[in-house]
Amino acid sequence: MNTQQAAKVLKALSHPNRLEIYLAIVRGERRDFQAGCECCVSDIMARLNIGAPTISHHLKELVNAGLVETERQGKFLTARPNPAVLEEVMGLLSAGQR
Amino acid sequence: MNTQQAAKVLKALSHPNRLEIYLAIVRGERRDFQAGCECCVSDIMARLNIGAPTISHHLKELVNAGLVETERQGKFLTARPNPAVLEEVMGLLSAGQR
DNA sequence: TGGGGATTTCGACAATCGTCAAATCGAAAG
DNA sequence: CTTTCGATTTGACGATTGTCGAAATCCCCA
Repeated sequence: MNTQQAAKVLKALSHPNRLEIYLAIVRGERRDFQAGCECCVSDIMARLNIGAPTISHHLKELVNAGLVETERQGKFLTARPNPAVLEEVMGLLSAGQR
Repeated sequence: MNTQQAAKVLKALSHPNRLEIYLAIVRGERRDFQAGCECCVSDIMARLNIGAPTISHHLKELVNAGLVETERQGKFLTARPNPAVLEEVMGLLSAGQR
């Protein structure tokens, strides 16, 4: 994990709405996969006050940074976090290691 | 630490050059405060390839986010990290807690 | 008190970003 | 097949950002 990659991950989390989306995904995961958890775009759209295209756009950035993975289930799109990427960034940040 | 504040901290670290500046400060701190450590603007300017005004601007954002504290020592400006802020953000991120 | 180096402020500019509306796609339901 | 519903793409627009050069400011030192 070099600085460029870390900056990319941090940038993906640097906008309030995008951070909220990420946290919604993390919390959705915590609830152990029940149907109706906040994993799909329409649920997130109901919580935040932004349109579906914007959420789709943000979600793509989170995926592109490696922070979350998505999976299509019929009409819906579910997302789950990928903790490994975040851990690497946090390691770089706290220790200043290369 | 709410989401807005966390996003502000993450935004401060979301640009490659600014992240590099922050890491230089963290690593400088590690070297136990020797004169000549990479704590002041001109040292950082030598390592990265950007002008002094830009570094000054970036540094102000890091201070504004609470990530570093600065202190004027004669002509120079020294900076040291404030680990508490980063820890709060990391807690919010990894646990998804509010 | 004046010179000079370090930092900051001020404008300016191109580039990027966040958001939306409209159109489109894809899958399920009728 | 047609409708419906969720998600995506496209294009556009205002707002923000990163960077620079020039000028100003700060502060040591002779």
